[in-house]
Amino acid sequence: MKKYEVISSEMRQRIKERQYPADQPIPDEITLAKEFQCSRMTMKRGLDILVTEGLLYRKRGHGTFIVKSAFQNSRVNVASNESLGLTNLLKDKVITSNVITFEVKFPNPEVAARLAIDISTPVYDLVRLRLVDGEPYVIEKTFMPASLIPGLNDEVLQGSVYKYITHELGLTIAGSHRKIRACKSEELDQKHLFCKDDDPILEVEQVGYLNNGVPFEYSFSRHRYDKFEVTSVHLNK
Amino acid sequence: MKKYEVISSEMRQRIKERQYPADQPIPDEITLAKEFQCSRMTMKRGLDILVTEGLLYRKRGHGTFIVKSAFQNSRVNVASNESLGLTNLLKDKVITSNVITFEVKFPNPEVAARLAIDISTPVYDLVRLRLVDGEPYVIEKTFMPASLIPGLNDEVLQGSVYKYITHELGLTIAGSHRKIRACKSEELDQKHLFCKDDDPILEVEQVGYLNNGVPFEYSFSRHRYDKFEVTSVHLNK
DNA sequence: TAGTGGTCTAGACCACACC
DNA sequence: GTGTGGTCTAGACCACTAG
Repeated sequence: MKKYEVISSEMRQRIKERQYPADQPIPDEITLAKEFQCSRMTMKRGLDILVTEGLLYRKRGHGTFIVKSAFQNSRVNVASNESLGLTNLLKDKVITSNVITFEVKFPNPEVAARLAIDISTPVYDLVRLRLVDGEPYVIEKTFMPASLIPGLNDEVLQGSVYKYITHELGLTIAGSHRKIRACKSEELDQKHLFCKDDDPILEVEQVGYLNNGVPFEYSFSRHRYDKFEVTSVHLNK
Repeated sequence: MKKYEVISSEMRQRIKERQYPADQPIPDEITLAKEFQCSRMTMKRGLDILVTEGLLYRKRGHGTFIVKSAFQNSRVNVASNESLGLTNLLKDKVITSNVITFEVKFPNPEVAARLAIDISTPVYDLVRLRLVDGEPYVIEKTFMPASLIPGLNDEVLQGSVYKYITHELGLTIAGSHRKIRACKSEELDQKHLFCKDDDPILEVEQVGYLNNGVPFEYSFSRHRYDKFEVTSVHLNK
């Protein structure tokens, strides 16, 4: 484990356990660096992580302080909870999938553009209903370049495609661009999510990227409005 | 201007202008450090910014590469576009505000908890209709500790509260926690946003924090479903 | 003036990928 | 082995805050 990760973990633990008074600065970087037997740069890097997580803030010429109410609610580490894929989001629940459609076809120009491929490059066109503890949760419409994700089959689709991509194919997912919007429910939503005509839908449009910058999925996730919300942390600059 | 900012700006410009072949790694960090007459650490820090922006990616043992389709659409710098406040989001539009209600009152327990204050600490309770180029756009319900934002008046409310907080009060906004959801429209929405009974609403619940960790606003922004979507960039780890 | 965090340096060794 | 990025060091100077 990297030294700066050891430092951030240890310091996170100390803050959680109230080992530092909340109304005073924590020890300065040089003192902490001595204690952790590292350079000041490495100490700073460890603390940077906690600043990004919203646990600490710094005042130049003054010191480093614990954020008020850092642990008052359970929203700590929200940033790191923002993982890709439903399976990652709900680790203690049982996720199952009903495959509604699963085809290989040529993409339309819109899909091709999002995936940065030609319209003559075949894509998977996949619609799944995801259930959490047996309850309908979200409809996912997904397009993926077929050549990028070889061997996708029904067995994989019952489980986690992300796990297949990362564990079986050895690819690394870098991140995604998302658009979140509200829209009216359609017939497919009403049928599978058991929602009414006038129930809204929370739709997340997403392009997922591998760590080589190649888009690997273009998807629309349609959620019941009363069962889902997106949580995010925004930091200026 | 800091050296690593100069470096990231210059490199961003070069990538935009296609000065480096898209299918090859850019020069290695040591070479670039020599060219910019800086240490490798500083060079790396400058490039880190472009990696975060999604313009570059690195492969250990291989090199640093330009992300495919980094500039194919206009979604570059989305991360930095994610600014707080409507006025920042739409710089070339005319934003006006109709103040629907503006009171000072004691917060209910929920609001007090979000703002990390006592229920005996007065808050502004503010509802505004924001118009873009004269067209109804969003209803914002906002709670702010009155003592934190002194001098809030009708003139300020016509314009940008964020500008008032940062420019007039000299406070620094660090970031926010957001929840995004779809919900059904209410009477207030229908009246001011001119939406129908069965039109969905995109609601953004937000707690805004100053750079000292103090929450300064708790707000609900209710958007017409056909006029707004939230865009975000997610990076793993 | 003393103490803090912000930046920057000039090196070092390591992990990984390609040859 | 060679070259790349990832980490880490032991210092240095600067900017800001407080007494």
